[in-house]
Amino acid sequence: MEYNFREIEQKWHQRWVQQRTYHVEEDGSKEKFYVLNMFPYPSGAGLHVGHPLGYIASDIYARYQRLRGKNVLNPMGYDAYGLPAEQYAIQTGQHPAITTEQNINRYREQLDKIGFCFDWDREVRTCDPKYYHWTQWAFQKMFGSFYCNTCQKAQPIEQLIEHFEKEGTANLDVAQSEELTFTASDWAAYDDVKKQEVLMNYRIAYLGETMVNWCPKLGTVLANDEVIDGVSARGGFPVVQKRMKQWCLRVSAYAQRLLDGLDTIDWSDSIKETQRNWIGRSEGAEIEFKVQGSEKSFTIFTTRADTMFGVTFMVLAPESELVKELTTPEQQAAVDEYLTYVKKRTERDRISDRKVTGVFTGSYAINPFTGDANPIWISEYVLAGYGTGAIMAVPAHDSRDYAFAKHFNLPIIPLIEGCDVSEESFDAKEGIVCNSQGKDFSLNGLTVKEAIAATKKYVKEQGLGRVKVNYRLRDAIFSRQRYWGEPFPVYYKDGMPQMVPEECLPLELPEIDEYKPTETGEPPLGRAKRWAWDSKSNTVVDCSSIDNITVFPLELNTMPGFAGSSAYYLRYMDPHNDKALFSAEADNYWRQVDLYVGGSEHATGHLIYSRFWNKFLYDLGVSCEEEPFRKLVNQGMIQGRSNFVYRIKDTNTFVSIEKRDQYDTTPLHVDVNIVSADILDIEAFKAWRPEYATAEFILNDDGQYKCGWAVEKMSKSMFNVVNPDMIVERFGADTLRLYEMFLGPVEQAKPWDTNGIDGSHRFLKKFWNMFWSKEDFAVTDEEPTKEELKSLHKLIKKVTEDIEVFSYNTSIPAFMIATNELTSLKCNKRAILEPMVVLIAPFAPHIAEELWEALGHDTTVCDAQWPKFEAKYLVEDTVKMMVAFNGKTRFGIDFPADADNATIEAAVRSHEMTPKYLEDKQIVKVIIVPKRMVNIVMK
RNA sequence: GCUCGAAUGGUGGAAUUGGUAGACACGAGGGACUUAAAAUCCCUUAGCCCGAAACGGCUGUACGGGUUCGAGUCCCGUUUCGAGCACCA
Repeated sequence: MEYNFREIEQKWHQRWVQQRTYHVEEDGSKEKFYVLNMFPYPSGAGLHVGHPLGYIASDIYARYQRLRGKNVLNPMGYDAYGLPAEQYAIQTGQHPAITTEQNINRYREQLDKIGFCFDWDREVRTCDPKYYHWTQWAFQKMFGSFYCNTCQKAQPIEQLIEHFEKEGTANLDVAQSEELTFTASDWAAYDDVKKQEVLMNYRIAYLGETMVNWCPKLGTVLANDEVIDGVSARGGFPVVQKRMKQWCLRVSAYAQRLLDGLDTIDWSDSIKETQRNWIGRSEGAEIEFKVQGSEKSFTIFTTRADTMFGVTFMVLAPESELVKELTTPEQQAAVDEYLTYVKKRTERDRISDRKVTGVFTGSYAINPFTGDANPIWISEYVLAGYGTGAIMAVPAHDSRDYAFAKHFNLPIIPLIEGCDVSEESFDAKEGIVCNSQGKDFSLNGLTVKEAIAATKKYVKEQGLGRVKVNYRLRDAIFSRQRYWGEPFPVYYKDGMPQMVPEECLPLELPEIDEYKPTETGEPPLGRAKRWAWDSKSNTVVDCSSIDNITVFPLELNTMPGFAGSSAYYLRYMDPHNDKALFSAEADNYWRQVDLYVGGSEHATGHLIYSRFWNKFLYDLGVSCEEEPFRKLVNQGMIQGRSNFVYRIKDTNTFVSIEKRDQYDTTPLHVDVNIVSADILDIEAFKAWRPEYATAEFILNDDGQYKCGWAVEKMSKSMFNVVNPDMIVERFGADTLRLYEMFLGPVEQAKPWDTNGIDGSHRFLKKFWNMFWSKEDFAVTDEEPTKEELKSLHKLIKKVTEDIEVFSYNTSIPAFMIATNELTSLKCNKRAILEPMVVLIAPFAPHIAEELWEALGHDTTVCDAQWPKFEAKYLVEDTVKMMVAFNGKTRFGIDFPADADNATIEAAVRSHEMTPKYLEDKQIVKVIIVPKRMVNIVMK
């Protein structure tokens, strides 16, 4: 019988659905394993061959773990909120829910063809109210919490109120937006609104007036990770800084734990490094500088406390509050002019031209180490959001300060012995310190490292400041001015946000008639007619009934994309629970994701936010693991392989690549789907576009049209998108799966090249033919030979080890080799072939099922047992070893596998290739290097 | 600029983690079967040299050094490419 993949794949797909083969329940008698893919945003373009790469890799792992007897959770769902559906809605008026639903159905259809072992009973969609109920719930919990630095944990806000009632802000060490100071009696005297305002300073989800990335073109704010090079990540539109009141999440409170947690998880170095960079921890000191001739003082942050003697001026960020206080009347006009200039500059301007700009405030600051007065400047190179928004400038040892000093002609004092600062600053933290002699304190002669430590100690002892750790990680802006997102369960009373009662969740997204912002510039939800909260009846009511007594306006912003994706992996554990995000039992069983597979583009977004979110739930005692993803594998992008035709300029004649140089041609992208092995299907080409219907061709000498090619991003506009459906149609899902894995290491980016797929398909046919001879199922119960067993056990060993380390691209050759060996041995014995079916089941599940059934099993191959290899079959009778004399001459001798040194030495001596002179010399030692080599060292 | 990672035939990529470099596949070339095509199968395929032949020799893993009996693998330096951060003090 021939290998009819279409029939086989259809049959088994149906059977898996009917028998609910991949349905999974908690089962205390079995060890669990949780495999997860980053759930997709269902875009209108459907899947291309790059998308399933990670899904296939994790599917293989999931199936393997199941065959090892584990209870495997491998769910799938959709990140259903997103900008494309909303923009489509703005253009066409079609509700984004409809667009999203259509796209989901298309995705599902495509996914189903590839034979994944997803438990679809656990599917989640972020736009489903039953799902976002728990997104809203978590938000409310964050609103009701603050972060205690002493216990390094989120705590209920009530505890903070209690503290305020007892002692105000005394003895308080908590995460906060700005440092407030008040007493217990102050607190008691505050009215309700004031108290709410104060608490907002501490909540983990808080309404904060901060500088945000505003994208006018998209009409919304963006998080830091959504802005790349000063433009929006989606669309590439300019982004400006704007002060706005927005919901924020106090992610920064978790900076240290997010950093420390990286050491406990099994992620790639590169992604850990990316996260470390993003968190940006730097240890330094805050040092106080007094303003000359005034009671005022301010604090700067530095990591180079050792350079205190090299300070020649101070710089404030233009947005700093100190600017107002420190500007002298004489300088007022100049400062105002400068501030106007800075305001006009966008984020992008700042990045693209790094001009040295600044203005003198007129004030001077006293260096606490030297007593010198240093002029205080303002410059945009100092950032308001980092440290204290003020720096001490050490031009000799900081390139930015150096550029500033040169430009404005300020003094430069070198502090490292032998360093040359005539052309550029000496930034390296190395060398011996000099020129650093104070009244009662000297750093001269110390190394930079020693000097930093000594200065910190001195600063602390003298009360000049304190040792401080700063992080680059900022709080996440959590509001979006969009329609297609989770609504906030928040209404406003006296301008202060109030939470919709927990038992009233979910608060469902209202219908609106248009999806644009309102004429007055409010977010789209401003158009909703029914979008007010009646706090008496606890229901959503008509906006027209808003009064000041019981009915209040609801929040018009919605949550950003990362809200729904931050805890979805937890929801899969218990997706239908309507009492809680998940039950404690489900969480205790599944705990955390054991293997998470997805793209590295989420390194500073989703993978930070969900770690934060999970840690918060952990603090609450809701989640039992602090880190959500134990092991992370980043699959590489599959790039497209574009094809080109060459049109002779100003004609409709196309010339084949070999003859292209004889003409003046323009390369044009051509649809890769009408090109096969770089040979153009001319008829299909003529039919492709009307303008090519009359095209003429100059062919190769062999009468074919050969196209050029290049590796580019897979995209519609390059006509290089390869659709998995087409591959499945032509070769079958099993071939696609095998080929995608064979293409190269999962983690690596690589171009898609359909040309090589025949090899994988041929292998499956060969595999099939081991079982079938013409029309007969030819498997016998004969005893296998040693050679056959060796072939099998080599394969078991290799495949098992490869899967464990996720290196499938090398186990597929192992299958090919074993199949070739066994075919040439004409082996059709059950004892060999049956385990091989199990081994291949994770990779090519359909063919495995079909053969498993043909072998007479009435259960699916998914419930088989993973074969174990036995070392005895792998031991060679003889081992070929290379013999070297003092590392020079070499030849090979076959030794018995268990030969000892004496035997080997004797064999070497008596060997005909052993040099004659050896007999006169004494062998000092015989080194046997594992498996490979005998090394003779002589006197 | 800082931090991390990579570099192996015409191509994708192997190499038991320091032990015969180039597995396996694609592509290419040759052959068998066939009227022909498709399908299938076999041989060659890093470069160079010697030879009637060989399981013969030399060179070779971006470049230059080093450690080692032995280096694609470890160390130092250089070049190129990729990724992340970037006026973060």
